Parts: sequence; structure tokens; C-alpha cells
Amino acid sequence: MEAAQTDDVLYAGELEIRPGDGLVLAAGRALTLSVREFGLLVALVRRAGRIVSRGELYTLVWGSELRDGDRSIDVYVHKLRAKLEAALPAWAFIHTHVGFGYRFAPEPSHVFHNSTTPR
Amino acid sequence: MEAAQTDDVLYAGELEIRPGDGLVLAAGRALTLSVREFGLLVALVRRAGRIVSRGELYTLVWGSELRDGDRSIDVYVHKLRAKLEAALPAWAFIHTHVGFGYRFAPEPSHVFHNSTTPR
DNA sequence: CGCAGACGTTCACAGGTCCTTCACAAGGGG
DNA sequence: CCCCTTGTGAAGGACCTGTGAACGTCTGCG
Repeated sequence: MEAAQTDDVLYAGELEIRPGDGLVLAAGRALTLSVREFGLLVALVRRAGRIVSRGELYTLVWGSELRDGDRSIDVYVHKLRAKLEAALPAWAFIHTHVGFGYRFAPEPSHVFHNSTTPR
Repeated sequence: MEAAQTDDVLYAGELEIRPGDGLVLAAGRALTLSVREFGLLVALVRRAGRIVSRGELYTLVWGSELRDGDRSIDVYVHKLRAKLEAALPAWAFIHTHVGFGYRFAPEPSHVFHNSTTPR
């Protein structure tokens, strides 16, 4: 089960996640995530560095089989990305592998820092 | 079947391949491969050092018989080479054996080191 | 009871990526 | 040289993912 370990703390870059408390800190500041968003994040972080299929994510977080045509995963990945980016714009955490699934890994986002705009 | 073993990890030079996860690491960094590209790479690496015919590759990855005139293999070998070279310019992995097929083996590429062009 | 806000699910459309097929260039032998 | 094989870039349609919004549910509260 996913919620088994309740005491551990997960770290990923500037993120600190306490599955037992339902708490996520981004650079020390608490994020406000819904139950689904939080479950999805925990599932991804616990498998950081590996590609996780939609089906596996759905089973882990929703607790049942992903039905054909269900886009819930996509929608929640989107919501999670939005909140993570709002908190830590310099980092990209959730990477899409078309045809395979999603991979969690803190990587610098390809954002240009305004100052000296190269030609 | 090709995807049978799901737990093993293949190594080839700076490459690390996890067939079960659909993941390839080049010098530790994740590559983004399509399903076909990934399947082709796995098929080649599993037969590293040997020459594999187009027909065999097609059967392994596409799951059907290679039709006469089909150039898919060539095209995907090209795409794979491009991504591998982008990630590891110093190495050549896929070698052509005209009339026979392709052979996978990490060999130093004939790239000239920095600026000062020899001669 | 009636309402407002947060959530989760489902849609519809937009945007991207992937796979196949062509056409032409380049290579390799005979 | 000529012919067959392989390399390469591009075009088109199929398929996959991103995204904003509509809906229905549930909950706390006046």
C-alpha cells in the first residue's frame, strides 16, 4: 500500500515531503495540495528517476484500474506541475515520456533569466 | 518476447538501459526515446557484438515481418544514432554492415578533439 | 434550507510527438 | 560507370498529451 510508511520524509531538490502529515514544503514554504495531487506527488517521488506508467500511477493513487480513455492522470499531472512551478519556477520535476508515462526528477528548467538577453 | 525480462539492466559503455522502465541513461542523464527507438535499442543491445539483420530487428521490435521495400529500420537507426551521438559524441554505437545488417558495439568515434583541426 | 468554495471528473479543443512513406543524396562493389 | 544498398530530410496523417472550462458532489456555514 502507498500510505504504509507514515514516518518517513522524502526530499527532492528544494522539496520536502512528509507523507504522514500530508505536507509538502517548497524551499521551506508549505504548498496547498489536494488529496489527489498529494497522492500523485508521493507516488512519483517514491519512484523518482524511473518512468511510471499511467496505469501504475492510477492504481497507486486512485486505488483501482485505469479505465480506457480516462484522462484524470493527465489533468492532475498538469495541476501538480502548475503548483510546483509556481513555487519553484527554476526547476522542472515531472517529465513526460511519450508512450511510457511520467518520470520524476528535479532538473533545471529551461527558463531564460531575463537580464542579459542574448542575440 | 522482447519485453519478457523486466527487471534486468543492460550496460553498454556509458549507456544504462532499463528495459522494464523504458528508460535509458547516457552518462547518468535520461534520454528521451520514442517507443520504437527504445525497442530498437534494446533489441540491438541484447545482441551486442553480433550483426543483426533488418528482418530480425523488424520482427523483434515491430512484431511482424519486414515487407519488401520498407525502410523503417533505416530511418529509426538514423534517429537512434542521432540521439546517442547528441548524448555521447565521443562514441559510436551502431555500426552498418552493408548487405548484412547492423551491429551494436560501443567504439570510440573518429571525432577530432577541440578546435585545433589537425593536418 | 440555501449558498459558496474546494474537489474530482469529464469534455473539447489545441499543440506536440510519433510512425510511415517519399524522394533524393551518398556509398560501395563489381 | 552502373546498380544496389544505406543515409537523410521532409510531408502527412494518426495518435498522445496539455490545457481551460463545464458539471455535479460534498461540506461548512449563515
